[in-house]
Amino acid sequence: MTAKFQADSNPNLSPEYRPLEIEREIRDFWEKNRVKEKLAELRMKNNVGLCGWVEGPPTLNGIPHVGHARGRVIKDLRYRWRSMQGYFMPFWAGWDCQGLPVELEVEKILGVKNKRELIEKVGEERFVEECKKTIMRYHKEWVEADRNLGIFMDQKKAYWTYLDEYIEREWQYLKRAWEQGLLEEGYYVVAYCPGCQTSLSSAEVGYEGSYKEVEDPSLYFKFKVAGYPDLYFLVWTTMPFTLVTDLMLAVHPDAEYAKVQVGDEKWIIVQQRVEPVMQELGIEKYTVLETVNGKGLEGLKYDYPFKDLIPKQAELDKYPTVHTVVCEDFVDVNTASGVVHLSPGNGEEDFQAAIKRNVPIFAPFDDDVKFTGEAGFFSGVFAREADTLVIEELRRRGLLVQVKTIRHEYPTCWRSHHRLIWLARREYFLRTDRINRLILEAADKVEYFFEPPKNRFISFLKEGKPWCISRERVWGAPLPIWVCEKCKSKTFISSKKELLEKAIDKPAGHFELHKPWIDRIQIKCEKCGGIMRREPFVLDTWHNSGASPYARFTDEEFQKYVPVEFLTEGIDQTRGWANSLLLEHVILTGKPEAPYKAFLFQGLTQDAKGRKMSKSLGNIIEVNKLIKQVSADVCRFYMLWKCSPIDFMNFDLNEMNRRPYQVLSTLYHLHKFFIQNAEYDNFNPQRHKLEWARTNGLLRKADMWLLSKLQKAVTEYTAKLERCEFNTALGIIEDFTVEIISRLYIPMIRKELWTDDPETLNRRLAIYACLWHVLKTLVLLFNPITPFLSEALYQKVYRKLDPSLSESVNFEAWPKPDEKLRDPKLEEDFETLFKCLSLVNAARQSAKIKRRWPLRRVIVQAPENTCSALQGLNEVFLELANVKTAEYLTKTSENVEAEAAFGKWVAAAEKDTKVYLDIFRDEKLLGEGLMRDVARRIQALRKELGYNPTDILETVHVAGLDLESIGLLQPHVKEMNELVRAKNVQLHVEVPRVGVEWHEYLLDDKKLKIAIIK
RNA sequence: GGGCCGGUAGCUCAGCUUGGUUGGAGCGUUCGGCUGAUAACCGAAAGGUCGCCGGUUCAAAUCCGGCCCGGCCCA
Repeated sequence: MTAKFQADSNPNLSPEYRPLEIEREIRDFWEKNRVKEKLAELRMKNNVGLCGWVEGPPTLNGIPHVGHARGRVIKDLRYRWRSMQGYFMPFWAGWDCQGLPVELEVEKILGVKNKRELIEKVGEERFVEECKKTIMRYHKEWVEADRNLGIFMDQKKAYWTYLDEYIEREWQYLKRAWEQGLLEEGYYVVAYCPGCQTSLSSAEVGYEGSYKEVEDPSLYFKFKVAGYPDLYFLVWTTMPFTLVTDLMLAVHPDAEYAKVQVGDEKWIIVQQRVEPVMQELGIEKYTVLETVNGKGLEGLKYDYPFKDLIPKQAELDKYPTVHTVVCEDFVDVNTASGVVHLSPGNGEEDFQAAIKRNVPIFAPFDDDVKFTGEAGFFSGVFAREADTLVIEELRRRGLLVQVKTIRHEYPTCWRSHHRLIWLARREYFLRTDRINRLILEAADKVEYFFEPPKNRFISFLKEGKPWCISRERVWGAPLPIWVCEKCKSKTFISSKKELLEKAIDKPAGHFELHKPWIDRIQIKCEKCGGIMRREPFVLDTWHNSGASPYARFTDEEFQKYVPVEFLTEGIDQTRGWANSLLLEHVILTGKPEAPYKAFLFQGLTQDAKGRKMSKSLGNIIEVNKLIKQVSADVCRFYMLWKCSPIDFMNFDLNEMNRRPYQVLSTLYHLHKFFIQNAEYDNFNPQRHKLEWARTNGLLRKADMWLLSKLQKAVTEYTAKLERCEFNTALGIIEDFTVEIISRLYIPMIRKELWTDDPETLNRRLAIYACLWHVLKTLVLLFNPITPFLSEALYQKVYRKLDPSLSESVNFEAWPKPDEKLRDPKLEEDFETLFKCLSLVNAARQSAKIKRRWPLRRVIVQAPENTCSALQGLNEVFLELANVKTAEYLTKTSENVEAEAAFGKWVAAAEKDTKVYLDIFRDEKLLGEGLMRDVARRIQALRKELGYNPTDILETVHVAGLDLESIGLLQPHVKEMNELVRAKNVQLHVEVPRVGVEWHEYLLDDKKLKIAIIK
């Protein structure tokens, strides 16, 4: 027998909770029995409804880490939970395959520095092949991670965003936009790296370490107001070259601006900055003449100084708004002069300000960021090198006020470390700004579960910017627009079939909807007969993944599942996938409708110290490495339990192995305890059902209490899952497992189980029926969280005892609360009982009387309702307090008070409740207490020697006792026999020869020797 | 620079919407006890200027204003 086979086939629970072993076994069990597939088939055929869902595809450019795991665990929770509720959910995988992140990863692997080098050295064709190889490599890692974590996602039905069929369906979104006039060519300001000759995504600009301290000129200059001989605006910049593309000045509409007399001139500066600016410029003599509101300056024309150098600027000057003052809220009145010059060709805010006013964009740059012929005098000069030229020209014209050097943080390219330049380039965009009202209406109807992420998402959407969807890259879905060389007319192609039909030369050999193949297709212009070539762009990868609701399904499935019921992704996806899904869906349908009814944004996951996980810090925890060492169940439980899903989570392995481990371990051992006893008594779950116990009057208060508590837990737990409050939901089943069952219920019934008396067999069977019901329900509640443990317990306890059960715990139905079993009054009474017991314990402690030692009496003095509650639970109270009788008084007993003063009683009190324990012990009580002390040591030895609790021992010898002790023990020997499951127990003063080893224990400072003969 | 989120015991977090006895839980620590399902458990103890300042109020962790620190997003 191989070790593996043993593990596979072990039908019993091992003595210790060994999660890694269980999980290995259950993974095999699921795979051998096709449980995942069967679950999907079952719910597809037989369901109470559909839960639409679409996978937010992970980008295959890296290895899954715990942050990814957190999201996948939440998704899997949702899937298993909804499945148990009877819904069918298309829990199908999906992979984001294209885009800059993948390209960069591949460039790194190929060892090329930038796009130009890539095209020259590698070529597009081979590059695309490398991209495909790379994503397949990472794909393996992700599938492995899902397997390790127990994610029941269907990998066979995965979608891939790079496949032709997917891209074709993605194009349908664009086609709708094209038809509605929402897809346009235009200029757009992007961060551009002159070294790599490509625009950078905003994410890249924000990359760690991309901000560097650099030196720039700090320049004050003036622009003369047209028509006034001596009136100037004072302006500050750190990028003098942008004066070449200057088109407007901006002031804050609500700020007060001062006209300041400086020498013979009057300067306009925001009032609050007059003093500091003058100080900075070293000007001591100046006078504020008057102030004017920012709005009052609007429309003022200024003399753009370089009209002679830049003919195009002279031309632009004729536009009404060009070279005038405009009002903008983004103007910062706390720095410099509070007057900002705007270069729509070189700044995003500037650009937006221009678009708003229909001011043309002036961006005379080539791919090297050198000025083109349109920039006249500056033609051929690299932008940043024009800085000194501009300063010189300002000086010559007497417009330079001051030039200094400033050190400040400035973004650089994270790869080549060139300083980035913002400039307007020809791009394609979706004019989502025109349908912003629909988008906001759609977003407003979505359930977000928590306010902060909702506000964040809505306020982002309110910005309502056009969406630039073109990228000058290679590995992406191509933009299907062809332009005629001759007449410049454009045509939109919406399928592969259409494209191949219209192609002038049919492609020979391999063809796919990617560069470079698609670029080789030329089309004849229908208008003028000229040749049409494709616009060389690929699409933003967010557009690619945002197309998934339509692109990953068939038309029929799309109708059925979209809008989907629920999605969840990281909070970073507000401006990512959540956004692109929404925009594309509104474009496609034309309706104010999101493709999701609910969206849970998760907080990101950080390391134990709260630092972002990053390669440079080396603190990334990879899922596959992690799950080799730690339990997937414990990990899943921990991730959901530690904090709210919207919180940032600091992932701490030590923390994970404390309480979360303990909770699962307790659940495991509860089952160990249950099955050990139940099997011993031949419990038959099909015959001894809860109903049987109930109708035969075999249930007692403790059982009724437990059942009542269970109903409450089921109700509250389900409600919290519904609200995505996973952490508090888990708090409920944690408490139910550890406190309610383990700490409170089990001690109440333990003694009843510890006997083989046939007279009380039915009572024991009733307890098993109760435990079966409660624990099995609990296992179902745990299943979406800890599927491995739940399945293991289901197989090795429930299915073992009742083979008629379903093949897998996943096929079971979600528990529903049974209101008949609720009894709030009983729950309250038990609360009272527990409080009182804790007082008894405290009293015992103060008198140094062990819990095991029985006492004669307890008196509780408390208000009426407390007393009646305890009275009703008298039996349980006596058992747990380990006293023979109890009295409940509503009034102070002077008698007892007096006796207590003499030390006959020991007391403990809290609020209005006081307990008195009679500490006098006669021989009988002393003997019983001692017997239990000794029995305890014998039990310890039994365990040490490896006997099962059910084994019957032949003889137990106890030696080292004095005669007095033996005398005390003698009357209780029979009881001790039962307690330690031995045929006889023999007591000795001296240590006789018995033929087996003696073991020594300390009992209250006395040496006790025990030997066991089996 | 702007927006959002957070700051409560050594650690992780509740409590704040709707102000009201001495501000909680779990973990950790110390002492004592218990334990034949448990890596558990029970009793007790130590441990807090509820980030800081001001305001409203009879009363503020809670409401309001300002500031400091940390994080995220945007510029």
